Amino acid sequence: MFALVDGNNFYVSCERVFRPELATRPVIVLSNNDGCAIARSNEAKALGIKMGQPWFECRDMERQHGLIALSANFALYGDMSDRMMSIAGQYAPRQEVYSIDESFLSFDGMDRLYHGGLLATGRALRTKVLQWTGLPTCVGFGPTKTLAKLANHIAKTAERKPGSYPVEYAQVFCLACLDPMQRATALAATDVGEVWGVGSRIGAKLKARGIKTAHDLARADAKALRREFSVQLERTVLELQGTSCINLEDVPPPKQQIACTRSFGKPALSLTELLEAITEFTARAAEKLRRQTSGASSITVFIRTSPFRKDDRQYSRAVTVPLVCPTSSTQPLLQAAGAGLRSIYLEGYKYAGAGVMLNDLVLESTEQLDLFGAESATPMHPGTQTKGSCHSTHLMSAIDHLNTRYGRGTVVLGSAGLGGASRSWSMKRERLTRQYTTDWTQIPVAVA
DNA sequence: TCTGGGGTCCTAGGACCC
DNA sequence: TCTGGGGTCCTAGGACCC
Repeated sequence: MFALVDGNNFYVSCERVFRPELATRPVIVLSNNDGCAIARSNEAKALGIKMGQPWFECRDMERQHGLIALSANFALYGDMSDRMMSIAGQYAPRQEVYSIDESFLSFDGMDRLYHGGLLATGRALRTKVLQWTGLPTCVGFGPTKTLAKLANHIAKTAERKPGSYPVEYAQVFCLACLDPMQRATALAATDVGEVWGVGSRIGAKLKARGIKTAHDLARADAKALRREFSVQLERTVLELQGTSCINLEDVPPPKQQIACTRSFGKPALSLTELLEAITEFTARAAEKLRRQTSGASSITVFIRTSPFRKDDRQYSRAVTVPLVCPTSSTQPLLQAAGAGLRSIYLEGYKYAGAGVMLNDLVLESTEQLDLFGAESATPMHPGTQTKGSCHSTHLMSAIDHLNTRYGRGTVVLGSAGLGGASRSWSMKRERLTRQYTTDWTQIPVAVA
């Protein structure tokens, strides 16, 4: 038996914990450059604001409907998430943290033990998370991860849209606890597009074939759908039928790729501006890389104009630069990224976004850590997986430590040819200043 | 004119998730 | 004026090999 615990409107709920006066207002949280809505309160959803909707499109609702738009504070959300996860994790032997606001719990072999008590367990969990963190959650139980997700969806929807499902399904709901008739009714009331693994494209194709609800999909021929679509959809059907195909991953596998990319608040024209952005992205990505003690074998840099500005000349290009040997050190990554950027940069375009990706990650074994900063790396021989750290891990861990303690950007490495320039490329702070006029203590302070 | 069959590796692109 | 930022897996097709 699985449970899925999910924070309701997570980013908005985090903000409301510290600003209770927003409790009944329509609230959205905006992406990096206040570009679009990435979280919406129920009231904002009721106004018709869509996920990912550009801010300029819903801006007039500030006046008309008292909509509150907040700039995202990801450090806060990460912290709240940690607290929520650790409380939820106390209710089951195993937990998989699936995203910032969701975790799967596994009640392996406890099906009989818990059958009557599942709902009680879910309610206790929900109450404790609410009491200790202030975050509202919904809990869904099912014999597979896909069914637990579906149960969670029903729990959320039953609460938010009265009449969509029986009221007693709200907040904490167990698909496994229903009789077959009730279960069929619940699945038949659920759009096929709500099933985990069915997105908009496949959802539309399924509907064209008469598979319109979760119930239809559960009764479909898994093998036929595999031929027509993919093995993934076959797995989804089997999971809906109660056959577990997707395991709980309680130890997250190391990332295969680490990216740091952004859209710009204002278009960037010059190579210098792009270098500043790429330098920051590379430093951030390298930090993530060191956190999972991996090294990257190559780095990809991309720059692009805005696909939304049809009148502008479009340009989008990426380049992948191999590293001499896998490394997690910022300096060689910066050099490679800078060289890559110079090779693809063309003058005369309005660049709207850029990013770096670290590829072909290899795990760094501790014995090979180069603690004294000497360039004593063992060279990477073709065909072998041995690797060494090319640059000073000592220096890098010192920088990471300072940045963790005193705030991001306290210590930065200059990129090749930039002479350590570190003016922020982001326009965010100016906009924050405008948004938080009511409470100046809320304005994040940039560390020099 | 006619032009095997099977295997691997790599990459690009599509689909999905939050 | 202004349009997120991460990730995953799978598949198809090309290159190459014997």
